[in-house]
Amino acid sequence: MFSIGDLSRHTGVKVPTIRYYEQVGLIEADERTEGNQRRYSRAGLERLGFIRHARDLGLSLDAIRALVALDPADHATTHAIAREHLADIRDRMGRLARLEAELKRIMAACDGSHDHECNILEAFADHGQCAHEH
Amino acid sequence: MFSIGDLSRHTGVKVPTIRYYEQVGLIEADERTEGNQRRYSRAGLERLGFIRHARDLGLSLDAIRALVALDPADHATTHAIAREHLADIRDRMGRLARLEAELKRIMAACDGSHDHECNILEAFADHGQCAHEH
DNA sequence: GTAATTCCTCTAGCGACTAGAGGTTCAAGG
DNA sequence: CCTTGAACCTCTAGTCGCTAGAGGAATTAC
Repeated sequence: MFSIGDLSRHTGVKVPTIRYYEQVGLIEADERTEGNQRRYSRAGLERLGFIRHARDLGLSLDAIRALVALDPADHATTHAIAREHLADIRDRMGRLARLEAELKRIMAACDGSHDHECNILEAFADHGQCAHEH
Repeated sequence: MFSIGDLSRHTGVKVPTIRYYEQVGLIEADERTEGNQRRYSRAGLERLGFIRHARDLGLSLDAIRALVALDPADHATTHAIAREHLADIRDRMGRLARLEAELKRIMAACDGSHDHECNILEAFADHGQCAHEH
């Protein structure tokens, strides 16, 4: 049996976060001691490891909830969740790339001379110069 | 003079969001009508446009606050903020790229057959298989 | 003059935690 | 057995950037 601190050390998830996960119904302590402290089995430890890893991959707690509730033989749904997340990641990468391009353009707009207002500020304000749609 | 709705239509920032920006000290109405409704000048409209654009670029309200409080001649600080944000964007892109690579690896781990547990679930749980550091 | 629309303030909620107060239990050493 | 100190407990509130809704007042168009 592991204490909440043991779980934290093993998985790298902070103690208050573990309690938060319990609160939102992602994990449960297998037992409590006489004095009301949480005790976890190895399965509990592994479940938290799974959650940690999925979080690191950027999955929402909702998506993780769906994943842990899944029938392990349900390949279709598992794939669907993973595919959806992959699409989401690609979407975010695309948007970041556009942001990067525009920020570079904006920064190039300032020649660094000191006798006028900085074009960066102007460029930030000027929607019309902007290449991508808002 | 523009009403809050006019500002919203011109900038694409929703009305409650404009009020929120006022609450956190980013903008102010130039006047109020007899009946307590906000009225904005053209300068107010432009300020909101600036904020909108900066938000679209992913800057935090804190960063925007710093930007609008800036001396327009202060090129150094303006550049510093923009550079910092650019670095942040690149950092996020890098992390997303690693996530993408690992998700693809995980998805490849499942051959799609129906007579065992899905390797995707196992791969999610198995920290050891994971290429990048958590 | 009335009806539709817009506006007002205020409070509470979202996700995923984090921080702190104030108190209790556990494990180890003497 | 007893004390100490670390780890634990619950509870509340704060973070960011909004968004939603209640309940009511002002403005605008016809």
